[in-house]
Amino acid sequence: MTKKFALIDGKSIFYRSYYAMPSLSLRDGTPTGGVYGFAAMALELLRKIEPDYVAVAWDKSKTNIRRRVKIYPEYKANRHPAPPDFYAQIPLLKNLLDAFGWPLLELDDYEADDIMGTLSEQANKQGIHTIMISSDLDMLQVVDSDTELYALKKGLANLEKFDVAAFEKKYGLKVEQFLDLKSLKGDNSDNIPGVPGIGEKTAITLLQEYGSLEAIYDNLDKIKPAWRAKLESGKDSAYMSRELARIWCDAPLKLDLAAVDVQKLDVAKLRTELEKLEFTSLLRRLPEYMRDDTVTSEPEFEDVPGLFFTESDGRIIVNDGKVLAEKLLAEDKPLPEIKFDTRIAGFLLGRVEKVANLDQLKIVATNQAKTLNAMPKLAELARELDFPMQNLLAKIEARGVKIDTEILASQSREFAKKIAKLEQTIWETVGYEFNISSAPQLSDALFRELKLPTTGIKKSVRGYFSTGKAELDKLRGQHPIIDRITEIREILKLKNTYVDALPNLVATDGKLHTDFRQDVTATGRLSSSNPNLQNIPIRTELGREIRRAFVASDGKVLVSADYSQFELRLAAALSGDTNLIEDFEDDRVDIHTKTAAEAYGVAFDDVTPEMRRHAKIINFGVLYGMSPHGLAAATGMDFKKAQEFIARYFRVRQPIRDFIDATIDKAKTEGYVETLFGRRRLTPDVKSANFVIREAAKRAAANMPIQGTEADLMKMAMLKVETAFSHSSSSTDALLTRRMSNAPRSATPVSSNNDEKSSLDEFCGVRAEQILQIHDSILVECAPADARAVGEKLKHIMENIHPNLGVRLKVDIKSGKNWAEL
DNA sequence: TCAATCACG
DNA sequence: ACGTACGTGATTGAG
Repeated sequence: MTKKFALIDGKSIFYRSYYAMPSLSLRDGTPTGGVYGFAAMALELLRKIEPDYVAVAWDKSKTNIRRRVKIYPEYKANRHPAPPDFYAQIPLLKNLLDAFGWPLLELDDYEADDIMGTLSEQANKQGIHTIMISSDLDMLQVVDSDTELYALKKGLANLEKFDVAAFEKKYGLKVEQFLDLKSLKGDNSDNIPGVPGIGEKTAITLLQEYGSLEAIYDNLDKIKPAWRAKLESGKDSAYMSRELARIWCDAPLKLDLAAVDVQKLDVAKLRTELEKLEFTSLLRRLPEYMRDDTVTSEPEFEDVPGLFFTESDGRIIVNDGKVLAEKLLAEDKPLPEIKFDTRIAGFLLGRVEKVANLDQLKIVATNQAKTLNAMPKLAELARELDFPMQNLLAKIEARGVKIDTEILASQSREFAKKIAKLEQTIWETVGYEFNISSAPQLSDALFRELKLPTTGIKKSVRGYFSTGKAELDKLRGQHPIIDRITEIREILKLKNTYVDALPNLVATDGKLHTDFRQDVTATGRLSSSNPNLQNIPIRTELGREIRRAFVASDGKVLVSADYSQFELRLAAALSGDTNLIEDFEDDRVDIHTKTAAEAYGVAFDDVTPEMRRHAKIINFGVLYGMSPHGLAAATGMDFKKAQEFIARYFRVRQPIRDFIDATIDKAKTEGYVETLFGRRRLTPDVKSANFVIREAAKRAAANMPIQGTEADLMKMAMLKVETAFSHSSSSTDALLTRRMSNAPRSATPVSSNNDEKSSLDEFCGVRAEQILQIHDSILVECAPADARAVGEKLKHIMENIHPNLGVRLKVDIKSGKNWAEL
């Protein structure tokens, strides 16, 4: 077997990793993004190429280019220095290479390219095959039958052989002509001048015609005058450029095979290094032979949720109070007030704290409390909202939602029939049977077998044409199979994700008990899982049917309370858009029609359905930083129209534009953004060198204060609702129940232990239990006779949850026997 | 384990 | 020069 020698262009790979990775960092703030990308590439290299030898070539700083500078003093003169956090990572990279046992080769006067070329030549002479890994095309100069070039494809951990055939097809040139191409067209990044006035197009045409730089100059008389003149005056520059760009394979180096042997790899050392760098995902991805199961490097217990201690004054400090509350509820014991929750506090502070025992709990709590108090608002938010929510969430989860499994079973049978029928039709149309759920198989069926047009269709990362909904929409009308696929997709999704999955999670009490968590989302919203009850279908008719299976407990009804246009109202309030705030004053006015009238400059009554549709899309889109491209895709307008419409919209909503800009500004200068109540989101990526990451981070930053303030207000509402509708002592409950059964009306006054002002409303001791929260709505259960009173009280509490908000809030109430009726 | 897809606010 | 809306979670196929 021919041995393989992998030669890595260290700085070029590291540079690319640095710009491609989001700004990872250690807990102490040391940046690690570039090192992470390099490590991911290194593991992929070992897995995919299985080299026998590895070395890393590195450009020695300062002195390394003297030889080329002698030829051309301006060589690389226009390089921008890399940012400081790039250099900060280099020592970490060197440690990592040491752990791999891969030597770092650097040399005065020679660049990494030269080192690679030299070693490659020496290796080839010994019958060793060379694989060069670089993101720099310059290495093409030394590619031949014994020497390959690999580059990083999308995703960094994805090494791909540079496709020489593709290069030759694209340029119509042989790789051997690469150097001459560069000497003609130059290279701006290295400040190689080439022939002034000759660009890539011309250079290619000339090389295709004459073959080489020499041949071009031998045949100047045959070349058209415009080019000839430039070539003549740029002749010296062309030949000089070639020497600048040429890789010198004469570096004073001797290949030492023992020093580059991969057998030197010390697995334990590498694991330790990766742990030190906190690259846990990479540790999990280590190749089989590097796994050392006999040695577990991680301690068994790093975090104990529910761990608590009681201070002398009876208050409780806990690590994840929800776990403790669940235990107590199961034992039918009262829940204590939680004074401090280290898990929640850590999350609010943007940290991950490990709490393994009581001593650590005390230390962590003390430190966190100190930090929180230094951000006054955040401490209050923790104390008033997130800590108290832990007990409430435990209660809500314990109550659960009743499910009628009979309904789901019958829906499952119905859906199965429809799926079988559609599947048959699709197979017949395509001409063979295949798995419609497999994206690549479906892509083959559509674009290879049926030959549907692929223009404008996106490709998946794996290289086939995407079959996602957005792409199928573009094909609608082209072929009847598209509608059949859309249909079967919907039914498959509903059946697999809900109809068939939910019954398996129903507990012995006939109810679903979801897991609500406060330490998952970046904005402060709750997350729901096992099952996720925040994404039960509603948008399509068929999907909505699933909600019929969500029923009220025996003898109860469901009442829902939904905030109307919550986020848009908050955007109005946070930005101080008095115009929009006024529009929301009168809740009979349709906000989308109003927006359309203002943006299009027409009378309210002259708004067409089309105009309203556009306004509705932009009203939602603006909260997420929608681009003209996005608006065009969503509305069907062309790009220019979309651009104009956005401009017109922001002329009417200037305060919102200003608010977004100010928020992004804050993200840049402060490093975080926050909600009205001080909940924070850290925003390191708004300074990313990577365009895609940076722009996405800006949109996320602009959205957070709105989505997060919504989350804050919802938590306030839930806590208040709980107090208003619950009566803590069970004797009161029993008393109330007896009175209720005697009196059909719910007006029986009972004492209430909540801290509300004693308005008549609060004395209407109706009972209700919250069972779900879905971001802008609350679902409760109550006695049928109380439904109206419960609804009114919910509406009152929620609409007045924060009277100084600056905008009117509106809550819609509905009730019914099952969730579909609401 | 990851990518693709799609359910919700 | 790049890709195109924010925030989630579940299921499936594929390597």
